Amino acid sequence: MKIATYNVNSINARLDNLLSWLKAAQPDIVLLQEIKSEYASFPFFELRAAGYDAKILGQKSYNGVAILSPHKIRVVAEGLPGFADDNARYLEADITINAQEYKVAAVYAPNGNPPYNNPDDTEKFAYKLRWMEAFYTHAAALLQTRKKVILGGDYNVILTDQDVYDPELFKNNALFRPEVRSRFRALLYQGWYDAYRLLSPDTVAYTYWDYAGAAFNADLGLRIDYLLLSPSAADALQTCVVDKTPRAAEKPSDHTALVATFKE
DNA sequence: ATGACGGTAGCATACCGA
Repeated sequence: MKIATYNVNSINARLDNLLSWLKAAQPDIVLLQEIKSEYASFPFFELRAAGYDAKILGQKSYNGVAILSPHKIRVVAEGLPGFADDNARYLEADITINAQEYKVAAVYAPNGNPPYNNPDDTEKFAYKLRWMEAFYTHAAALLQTRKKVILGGDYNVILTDQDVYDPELFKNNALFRPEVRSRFRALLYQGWYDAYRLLSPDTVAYTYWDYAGAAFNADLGLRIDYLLLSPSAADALQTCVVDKTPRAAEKPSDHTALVATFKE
């Protein structure tokens, strides 16, 4: 079973890029973030033609998450349970592949930085922390199911100094602040496994590079996209790699795909 | 320290992002 998480930064702006990548990579499940599309403008037809069914939690202009698969997608949660949210950031589904059931979620955590025109505004950061608390609570309930659970997405968290090209530059950034890193670490202590780090403890690898300048070519990036695995999913993990193909292609997202495979 | 760059809404420029 092959699963990927990919922040596409608009599904419609990224459609050719995404379809090319799907054809080449042939994942069984794709967890998408920032589709920036509501239901009526989502490219269901084009994805169906490429062999993928889609379930979405859409929103106009901002945010939005989706799950793609050639297999039947049974949605079990639209939005983070127990957290009233104006933003479309969480979609959870059950998918059975070769008689093995997987519980998966597409996750788009808040950025948390203040607006450029109001650097003293702490509202977005407070919202990020509240969202992470609610995510922690729901994650605990998911672990109790003892199922193979894969929570993939853009968590907007730089976990360690190893996960950013210049830690000093980001020390006051909402993605790197101690409160945010400790809340993400709490998920690991709760019992979740960071699929990439599980198999590559010492490798520097990024999943996001700013559009500006030579960030991608100079590899000035951040690791902020993760596949979090429940213990039984971690047991079955075979590979986890950053696929830089879509980021290197024409008209890319600023993120790239993180891909994992599991034995059946 | 600042901005670059890109997407959406919608038609000039504001907002969002990480």
